[in-house]
Amino acid sequence: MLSFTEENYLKALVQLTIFESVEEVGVNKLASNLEVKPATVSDMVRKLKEKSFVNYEKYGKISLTESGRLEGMMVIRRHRLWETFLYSKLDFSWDEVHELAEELEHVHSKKLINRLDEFLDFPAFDPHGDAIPSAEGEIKIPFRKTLAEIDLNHRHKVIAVNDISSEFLQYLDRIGLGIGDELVVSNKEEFDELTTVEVGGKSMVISPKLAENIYVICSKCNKAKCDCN
Amino acid sequence: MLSFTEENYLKALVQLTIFESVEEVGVNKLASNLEVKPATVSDMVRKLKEKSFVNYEKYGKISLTESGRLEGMMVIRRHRLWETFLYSKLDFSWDEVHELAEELEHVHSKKLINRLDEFLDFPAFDPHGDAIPSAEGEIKIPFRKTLAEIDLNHRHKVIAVNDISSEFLQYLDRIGLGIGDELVVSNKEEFDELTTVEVGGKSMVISPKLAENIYVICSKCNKAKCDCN
DNA sequence: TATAAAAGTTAGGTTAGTCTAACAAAATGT
DNA sequence: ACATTTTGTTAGACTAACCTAACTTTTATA
Repeated sequence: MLSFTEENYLKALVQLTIFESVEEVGVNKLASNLEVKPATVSDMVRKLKEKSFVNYEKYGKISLTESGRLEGMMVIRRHRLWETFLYSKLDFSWDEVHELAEELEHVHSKKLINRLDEFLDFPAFDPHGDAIPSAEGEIKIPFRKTLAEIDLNHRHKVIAVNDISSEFLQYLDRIGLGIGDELVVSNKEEFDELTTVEVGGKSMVISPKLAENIYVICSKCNKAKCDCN
Repeated sequence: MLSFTEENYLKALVQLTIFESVEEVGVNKLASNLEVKPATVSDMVRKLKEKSFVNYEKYGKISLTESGRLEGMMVIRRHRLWETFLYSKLDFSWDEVHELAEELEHVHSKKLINRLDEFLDFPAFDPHGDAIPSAEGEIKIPFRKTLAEIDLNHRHKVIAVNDISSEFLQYLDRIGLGIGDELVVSNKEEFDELTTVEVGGKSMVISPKLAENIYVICSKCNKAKCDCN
């Protein structure tokens, strides 16, 4: 059985490779993601290689094996299902669920997590709009665009956010933007890169930093790689 | 914040003292309860004393301080609420919930556990019939009698079991006895101590060992220390 | 292409929680 | 009341996960 720590390493590796569409990642990057020192990662990666969860050669890059990918995906599945539970059954807010799920995700029971999935009626997305991996470790990552990338006057829907820090989520709540909201970009200012969006009949101005952290899909096609324009 | 291990020590201490109505417990007994060696307990108890969770002097007995009692109770509260959740919301059976709750009980969030309590509609008892401590660490331990102790022809209700091993629970299921069942003892055989009980119109013979592990209360008074006979 | 910077490794140390083995204190039983 | 058994302690060692400091390899750049 994997330790708490090993699971966190595999989860981070899934996030840094699969979710970023890259094959491999370096020791330093993984270390800073996990908030430990590179020396610690060096050791741990050797251990994970012994257990066949990663491919690795000294001074090389780290990539996940199939079993490593699966284990990492399972942690993310558990995390996102618990988040959904906390949000939809226990009335926690959008920005509170992440921390709690960090603890709950380490409870190992396939049966528990599958029952939870059923209890929640097989949700496809968590409260942040991220897709929940299936029991087989499959995930449909929608090809997402950020609010910064989309065309003017084209209806889009907010489906996820990139930065899940609670300050960020609280900021979104404060300005009145949330998952599921429909919007159109009515103006993009060349000079200072400010984006004006119309949402729910109101107009708001959004900074480039914020726009880059909000994922949207085309409302018409229901995908990001939209072909309707 | 308490570690996983420290919490388990405090939980065990509550079980071995408060739930047994004794003041204090020895190192060996605690060690065997936790399935570690006495040497390990010796060390750990020193640490818990430093943190003011227990009273202890070298070669003496261990007792809980008020804060130790409270922390231990909170672990038990979490354990029993999670058991109730698994049983009543996720359809786990009586004998499966214990193990899973052993992991879930270590998720620390007062808010989570209070929300869960509310979601479950403030249950008073867990699926094994044990009382759930309040958020303040209070527990009403019903003065329970075992099936071995009650009078003939006096209606009682099964409220809890002492041995929560899954073999025991499965055995109960198999013979068709469960929490909440109403029964009367129709005969107690002096010679071999076999007890005959009538439950749901059927008659069954119960060994002394089994009878000692089943807690009942008087159906009429709704307490064990019943005054109606 | 030589060298500086960045990335990664190794050696040795720390802490929490466990162990075994040897010892010390307390309780028990003639 | 003394010997034996039970109970508890101490010392020394191990593992997992972390650290720092010093070193080595790779990469990038002048």
